[in-house]
Amino acid sequence: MKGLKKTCGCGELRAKDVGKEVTLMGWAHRVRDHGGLIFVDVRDRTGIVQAVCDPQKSPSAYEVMKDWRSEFVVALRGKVERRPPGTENPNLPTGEVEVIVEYAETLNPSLPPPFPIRDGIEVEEITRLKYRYIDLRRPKMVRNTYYRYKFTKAVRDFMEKEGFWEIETPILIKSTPEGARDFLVPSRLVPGSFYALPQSPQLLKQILMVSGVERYFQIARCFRDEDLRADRQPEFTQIDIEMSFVDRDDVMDLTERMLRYSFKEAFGIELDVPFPRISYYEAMERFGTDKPDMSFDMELKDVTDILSGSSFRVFADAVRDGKCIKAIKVPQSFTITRQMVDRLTDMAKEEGAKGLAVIPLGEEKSSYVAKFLTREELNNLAQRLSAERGDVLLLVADEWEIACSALGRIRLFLAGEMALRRKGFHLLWVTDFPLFKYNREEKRIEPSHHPFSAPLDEDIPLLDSDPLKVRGKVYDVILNGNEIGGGSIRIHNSELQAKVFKIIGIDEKMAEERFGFLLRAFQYGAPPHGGIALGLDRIVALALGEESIREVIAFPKTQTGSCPLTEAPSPVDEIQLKELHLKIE
RNA sequence: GGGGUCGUGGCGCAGUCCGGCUAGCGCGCUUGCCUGUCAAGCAAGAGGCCGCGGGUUCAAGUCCCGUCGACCCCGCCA
Repeated sequence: MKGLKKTCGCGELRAKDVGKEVTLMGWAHRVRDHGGLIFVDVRDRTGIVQAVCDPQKSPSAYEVMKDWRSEFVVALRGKVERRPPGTENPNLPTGEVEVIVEYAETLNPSLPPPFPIRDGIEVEEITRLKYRYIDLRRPKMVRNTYYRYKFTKAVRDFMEKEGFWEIETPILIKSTPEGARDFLVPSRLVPGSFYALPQSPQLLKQILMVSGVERYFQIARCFRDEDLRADRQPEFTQIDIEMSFVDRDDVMDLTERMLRYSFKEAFGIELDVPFPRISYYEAMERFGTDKPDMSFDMELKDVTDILSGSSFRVFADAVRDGKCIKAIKVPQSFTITRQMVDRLTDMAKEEGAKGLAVIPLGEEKSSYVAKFLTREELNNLAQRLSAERGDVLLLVADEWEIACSALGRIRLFLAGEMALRRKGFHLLWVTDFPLFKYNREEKRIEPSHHPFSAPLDEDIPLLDSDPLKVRGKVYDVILNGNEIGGGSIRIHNSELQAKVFKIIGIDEKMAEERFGFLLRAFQYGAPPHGGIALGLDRIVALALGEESIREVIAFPKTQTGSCPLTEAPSPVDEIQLKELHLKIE
């Protein structure tokens, strides 16, 4: 490319550029050779523009261009001209103009691409990942890559303005057995010892608070060795934030403004702030989940009181055993078939419910359940759910959490079936999570968030009497039913921390082994602090309307954690293992 | 660890239920023709371990067993 300099992006040319002499460099997107006249769509990350070569006017350029094939890397110089009337292409942003080629050069040939570089094609994901460099040339992937960068940049700009410092924390850290499974890295210098890759910079950012940083953030890579999903990769990126001398409202307010700014800046999307805030209890009561999808209604109602004296055994027994009865209404516009009832019942059972009661209002005789209910009970139910003749009520009688989540699951499913979801970005905070949960299998109390989250002040007395009732200064931020972030105010008082450790079965010795460095730090003047971590991949995927975070990660891994492009993971040399003092079974 | 869907030229698919001649279609690819196309057109052509291994059978893309891989989900993800 002797002396040639690219002067503009292919997709940038418009009618106003007519008359300009330009040099384009990019990929031959499509070549249409008419024997005497060649059209080449030249593509780069800005888009596509049509170049035309007339052999009569530029015979030497013609000789070069007639050999061009898909994805050849090309350079050409020429004049931007308005297309002849009737040949404009309204499907192309550059469709009013074309470049009349005067000089052409092949910078590099290319094999035919394994799949077309076009949106809307269906190619096996493994093929896309194996040839990810080809896949990333597709317009949608160019867009996703760009917007992810814009979003990250906006976050950094915002945090800078708010007085936060971006600080890197180590990737090789100490393994702590809580939470997810760690990725381990063997130490060569200390035989038999291992580093872990961070599941999040949690402990280090708290230590930065002790060190007086006051306002920290990081676009942090995190690692969890757990099974993958559409929204879960073994390595993913968090917007990690920690602040000193703040309470919950400060963190939530900061987060709202950060999201509002960055969504506007990167995606042009306006978010309304503040986001609604509801407690965990209210979320479960009304939506049957701790991450409610607020893009549609169909709320759960408690009907325990109405059916407490029911002659239907299941209901009566449930109430007698201190359980509760929840209900949702399915409007008559949606027909529930026998098959549908079976599917819904299976869902309820998967959430631990014994069954699902179906009451078609107006057709009580056909319902096994409704036959047992009095006119008054039916009327009260209809009133509580604002239901009319023709609507169908679905009820679950069980322990509070099971009844709620069973109907919560059904609510989500029906929203899909009935196409209830409204467009837009529906955000909310869920707060006041229980600080602990009971693990039935292991018969022990564990932290529901992490062991450093502080309890609500008014619940501190419950730590001794009824720890499972203690609520934490914990908050999750939810976008259209997806958890996109969560955080808490941390414990900065050693006595309180010791008490919490005790409840979750961590004695002094274990605490010292696992978190000794943090506890020691806390003895040297730890400020009150709290923070939040947001899932960058999920946020960008949701903002761009992608189903999977793999669509917004340049080089993601398959469901078995492998990379078809580089073929990681792979076996290593015997010598490498030996140096690391490892033997493979 | 479990459930579901899938695997056939480079890509996307049909054929598999109900075994039977030369495995078919669209796109792409190669060659030729073609001066206003933009999913260019026309003509000719090349290209297949039907994921892999084993079995049943006169005969397997098709039936059986095993195995590998992809995607979705449950478990798991403080």
